[in-house]
Amino acid sequence: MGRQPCCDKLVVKKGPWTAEEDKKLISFILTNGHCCWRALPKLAGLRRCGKSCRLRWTNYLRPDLKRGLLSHDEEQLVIDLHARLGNKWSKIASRLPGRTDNEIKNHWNTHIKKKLVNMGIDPVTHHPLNQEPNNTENPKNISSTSDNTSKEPRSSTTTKETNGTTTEDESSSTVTGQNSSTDNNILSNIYNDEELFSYLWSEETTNAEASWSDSNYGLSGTSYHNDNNISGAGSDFPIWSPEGINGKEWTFLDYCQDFGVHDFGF
DNA sequence: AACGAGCGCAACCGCGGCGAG
DNA sequence: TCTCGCCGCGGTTGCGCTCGT
Repeated sequence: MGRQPCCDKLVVKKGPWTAEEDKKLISFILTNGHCCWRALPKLAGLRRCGKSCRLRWTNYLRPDLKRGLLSHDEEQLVIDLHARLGNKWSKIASRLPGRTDNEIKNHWNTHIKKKLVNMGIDPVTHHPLNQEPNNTENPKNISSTSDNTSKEPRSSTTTKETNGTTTEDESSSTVTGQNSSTDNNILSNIYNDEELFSYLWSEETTNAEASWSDSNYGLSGTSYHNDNNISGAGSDFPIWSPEGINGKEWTFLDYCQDFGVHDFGF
């Protein structure tokens, strides 16, 4: 007996989401939470597959998402985590608050991969491309700060831009202490191998996860601060839909205003 | 100015894990 | 213990934008 399709493929809409659909989804989730993705589209009045709704929400609509390119430090962390975890994008993403697995995966495939290859590093094994993996060493060795005895280029040094745009020398300190943001405090801590491993495998959720595990999705102030100001919009709110809606830059606040701030708990 | 190639990102697809019954 | 169904993950696709010619 075959498994039932998750949705009626003849009825559900596919393709890019419209602003109207976004509004419905956000409004519903902020009001009711997402108890069951399968049932959500019907309840929210959407002609979408529940899976599609979940994807749209987690990858794009969640207000705690950072928008824009990954910072240099985030990129470093992604490389380091990838060396240890492989293509476990969700696990990697869980260590970068405000970033999604899809976003990290895309960034890896489009930017970091090429960068590593240009540096002569195999993006899969994190070994030099012209050098066979000489033993069954733990991939930890590749990027760990404490393993400086290794003669191999460490992955943490590989993201140094060859085009000269990034000149900081990370040969020994990687990202430690380069700025005072909270993220970097975390980074500097976890670049110690022991701490990193306990950090990686700890059961505790990240701030982001904790923020949005609550079905009510209360909008705490700190959840919306865009510390890195990556968006460049000059707002404390993350970019809401930078390119998605008629090419207009919308902040989350704009969006809230558009269909009722009270809906968002302001 | 027009066109084509390349790139980046949002979205889809299919599978595996896991919990409930 | 087994089956069923939902959720989440990783891989892939396709569209729109940008840049070079």
